Amino acid sequence: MQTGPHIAQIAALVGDPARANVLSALMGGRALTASELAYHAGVTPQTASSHLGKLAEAGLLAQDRQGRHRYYRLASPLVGRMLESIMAVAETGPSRYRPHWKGGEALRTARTCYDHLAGRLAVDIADALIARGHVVLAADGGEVTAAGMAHLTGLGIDLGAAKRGRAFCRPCLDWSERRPHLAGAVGAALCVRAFERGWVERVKDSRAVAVTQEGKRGLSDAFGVVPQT
Amino acid sequence: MQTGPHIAQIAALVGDPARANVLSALMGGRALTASELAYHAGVTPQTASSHLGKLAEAGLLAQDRQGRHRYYRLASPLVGRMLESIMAVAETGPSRYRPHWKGGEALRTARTCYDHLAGRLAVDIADALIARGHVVLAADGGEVTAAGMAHLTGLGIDLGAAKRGRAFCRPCLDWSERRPHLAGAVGAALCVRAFERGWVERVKDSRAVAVTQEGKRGLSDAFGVVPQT
DNA sequence: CGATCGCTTCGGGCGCGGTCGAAGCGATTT
DNA sequence: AAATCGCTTCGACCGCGCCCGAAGCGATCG
Repeated sequence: MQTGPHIAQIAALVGDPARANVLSALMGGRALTASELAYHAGVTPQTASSHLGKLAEAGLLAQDRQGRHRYYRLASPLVGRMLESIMAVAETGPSRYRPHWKGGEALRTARTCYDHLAGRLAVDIADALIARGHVVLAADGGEVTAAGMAHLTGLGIDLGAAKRGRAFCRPCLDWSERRPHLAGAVGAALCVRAFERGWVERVKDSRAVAVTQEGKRGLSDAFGVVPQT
Repeated sequence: MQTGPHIAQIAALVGDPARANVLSALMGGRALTASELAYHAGVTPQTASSHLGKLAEAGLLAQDRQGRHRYYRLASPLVGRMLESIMAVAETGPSRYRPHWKGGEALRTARTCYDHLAGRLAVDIADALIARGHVVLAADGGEVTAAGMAHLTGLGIDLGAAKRGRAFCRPCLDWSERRPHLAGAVGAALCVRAFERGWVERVKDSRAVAVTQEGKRGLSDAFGVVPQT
C-alpha cells in the first residue's frame, strides 16, 4: 500500500499548529499577506515564511505578488474541502480539550467557510430553505427545487452556471452546530450575494461575519430568518 | 482563530507515515488486527500498538476485541471521507515523488474506497450509468434518475433506505483516474452487491479487488462495461 | 539616493515524538 | 499447569523539524 506516504505528506503539512492556523485563516476565503498570516499563526515572520514556502511548494497554497506584498490563498477548492472534512472529524471526536475562547461566540454565530456561509446563521438559512421546500438536503447531496430556483433568482442569486435545475448543491457539516448548512455553488452564490447586499460584513482578523441592520431585515424578508445577536 | 489547533491535532495523527499506512489499509473497509496493521505500516507490533492507541483515543478508529485478537476499523464514514479528500489533494499536487510500484496497477484497475468501488472499473461504471441517463453527476452532488432507480433495483441493489428518488448519490474524485466515480449510499450498495454476486473479490493484503469471470459477464450485462485486465 | 518596509534565507539550538528491545498481561491451546 | 500467542506497557535512544536571531534582497517612498 503506497498511498499512505502520499497522504501523510499532505496531512503532516496540515498537522503543524502554525500551518493549521494559516490554513484556517485562509478558509475565510480572502487572500492574506505573509505578515498577516504570521500574526494569525502566532509565529515570527521568518517562521511563517518557512511554513508558507512549504505549503506553496506542496500545492496547497497559491501566491500572488503585488508590489512588496505577497498574497497567499488556498490553491483550490479541493484544499478547502479537505480542511472542512478534517474539521468535521475534529469536532465529532471525543471531548477534546475545547475551552471557551473569546471570539468563539462570534464564529459560532456566523462565519465564512472558504466560499460559503457557516455557523448558526447558515444552518438557520438552510433549515428555512428546506422547510419551504426550496431545497432538499441529505447526508450526501442535495438539490434545489423549481420553487427554490425561482426564489433564489428573485433575490438576485445567479444560478445560471449551475446546470439543469439540480444545481451544485451540497451539504457541509457545520462544526459548531453539528448540522448541515448549504455549500457548493449555491452556498457560494448565496454568500456572495449576502456580501453584495451588505447583509453581512467581515469581522477584522477573523473568519467571523457580522449581520448588519439591513441584513436582519433582508434575511428576514428573504428567508424568514431572524438572526440572534 | 482557534480551529487551527483542532484540525492540527487530527492532521498530525494522519501525518505520520506509519499511521497513514494504517488508515490507508483500513480504507479497504474491513476490520484488521493489530498485527496485520503493523505489517501494513511497516513497523514492529509495539510501535503499531502505540499508533493504534493514539488513533483510537482520538476517535479515528474503533476497536472490537475478539478473543486474543483486537480488530481495528475506521470509526465512522466521516473519517473515510476525510481520508478521501486528503488523497484527492495529494494526487492533484505538483509532480510529487511518485514511483511506479508493484501492485499499483492492480489498485488503479479496481479497488475499494472505504465503502464503495474505485479505480478504472468504478469510473467506467459511473460513465456508463451517466451515458445511459441513469445517473446525473456533477462536481458537488448527483442524483439517480427514475430509470436509474429501476435499473439498479433490477440488479438487486436496494435503495429503499435512500429517500425520495434522489438517493444518496455523491461523486468521489478517483485519485488514480482523476475523474469522479460513484460514492455515497448508491456507491456503497453497488459495491456490496458486486461482492454478493461474486463479480469482484478482494486481493490479499491490498485494497485492490479482482474482477472474476462472472464479474466480466455480469458487469457487461449490467452496465455494458468491459473491464480491462 | 538613502531609509524603510515586507519578505525570505541562513544558521544553530532544542524539544517533541517515533522507534525498538525487553518485559508484562490476558486469552488460548495441549 | 505449562507453553504459546496477540497485544500492550515501559524505558531509553535519537533524529527530524520547529523556532527564532541575524542578515540579505527587492520594492517603495521621501
